[in-house]
Amino acid sequence: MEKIASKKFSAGEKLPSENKLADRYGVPRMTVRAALTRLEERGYIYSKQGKGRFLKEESTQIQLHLTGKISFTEKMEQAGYDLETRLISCEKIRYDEKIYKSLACGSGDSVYKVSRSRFIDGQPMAIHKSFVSEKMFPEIKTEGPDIRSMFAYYRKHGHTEFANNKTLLSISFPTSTEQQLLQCKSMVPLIMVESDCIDAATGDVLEHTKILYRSDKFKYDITMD
Amino acid sequence: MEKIASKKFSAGEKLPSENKLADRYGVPRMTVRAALTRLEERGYIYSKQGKGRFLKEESTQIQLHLTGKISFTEKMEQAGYDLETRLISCEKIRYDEKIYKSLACGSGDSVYKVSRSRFIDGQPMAIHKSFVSEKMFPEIKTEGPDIRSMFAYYRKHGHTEFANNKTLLSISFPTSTEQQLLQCKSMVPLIMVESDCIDAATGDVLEHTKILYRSDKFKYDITMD
DNA sequence: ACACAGCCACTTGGCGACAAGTTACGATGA
DNA sequence: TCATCGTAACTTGTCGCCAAGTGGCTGTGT
Repeated sequence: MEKIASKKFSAGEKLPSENKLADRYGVPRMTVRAALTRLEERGYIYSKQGKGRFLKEESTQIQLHLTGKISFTEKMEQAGYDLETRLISCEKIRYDEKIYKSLACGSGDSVYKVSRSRFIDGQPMAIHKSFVSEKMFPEIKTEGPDIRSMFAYYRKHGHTEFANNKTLLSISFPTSTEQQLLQCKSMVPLIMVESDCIDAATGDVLEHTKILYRSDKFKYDITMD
Repeated sequence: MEKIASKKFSAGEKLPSENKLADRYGVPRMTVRAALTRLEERGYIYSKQGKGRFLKEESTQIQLHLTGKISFTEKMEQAGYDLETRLISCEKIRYDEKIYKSLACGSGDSVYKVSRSRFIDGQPMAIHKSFVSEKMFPEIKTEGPDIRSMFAYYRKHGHTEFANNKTLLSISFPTSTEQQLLQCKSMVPLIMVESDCIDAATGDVLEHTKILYRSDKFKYDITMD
């Protein structure tokens, strides 16, 4: 059943119809439909009623070095990609134990989420969420919507050297809003990288970040040296 | 539609029936079925005809530090997990450009794949594939099936200090055989970590490894320091 | 000979009815 | 009173028909 997937229809377009595949492999059409639906949800094909199913052109994966020494912006520009960042929102979040603990905040403090999406060559590739406490940056509520680069914002407030502490990587699937933002289907896994950015000089936690990468667009270099 | 997922039925058992959910949310049964099927393929629920759908008990994620300094075996035993390794196969592979290049082999050389599965507390968690050239280890064909630990095997052949070069991380979905080996459903993403293990003293490439982790069972610590 | 319109064969999308499996409850008989 | 069998009311699984959309082919009129 799933063998249909890898059967080198590597051409850019056109698939046999559901009935053809059903006859060819001797399985009911529903089975073929289910398999094709899975392929569509993973983003490999798309379908048009009345016309047929077509393979999407394969997108090349961008190799990304997962180190916190330089910002995402600098990484991509060093690699020669056309990067664009758009602000999605800047709003106060509800209490979240893990985030508040990372930022050394109590339940009485306010924490703001600055969300932005990263576009490479016009395609959305990642969502970057920065959690910042009002305690550390009192003007975040008003300044947040104008932030272009978090690192630049921190430098403006007197922080010069940055470091990352514990960095965790896990896999999730996109919510419906994340599907819209990343223009991907529901079964495209996302790689979530969670980390705290600290001021290397004082040790203060500046932000807690959650970055969601489209797993089909990136390959991660996690070389340890 | 997908909101059904997170709707805190966090109890260990029992979901409303398809018809109930369809009436409740005012959508056709097929839509509910599609959503539930996705949940089943992701491994969150299971269904029994005539009985109903049930939530699986949530499995805790194991935190794994992705450094190549110590072996997977040592990592897990240090963390206090009951680890068991079973050999799956040891066989010669067809020519693969990337693997052969990593091992500094030409198309005339033979390369063997040593596959083993890792069990933690009796549950399969990862598949470990080691690619070894006959050029480097002439006895691999006969000794391969008896290997318990690759590192121990390399030490036996005079290699004492190990290092990793470029380590790449990417996401894939399990093939049908991988689904069987890992006892997981088709939509559970796998994390593939690819790396070369080299002799730190001589610089020789000992093996090229591909490790497939169940992404729902692990959380990865990729802290850089 | 050419243009246009309608029909038909093909595609995917969707819905409804029925099949299969399980459980609970009640009727019936000893 | 208790056991057993049958039926009915659920559950999920499956199949097939029909609707909707597209494109090509053919017939007909100018």
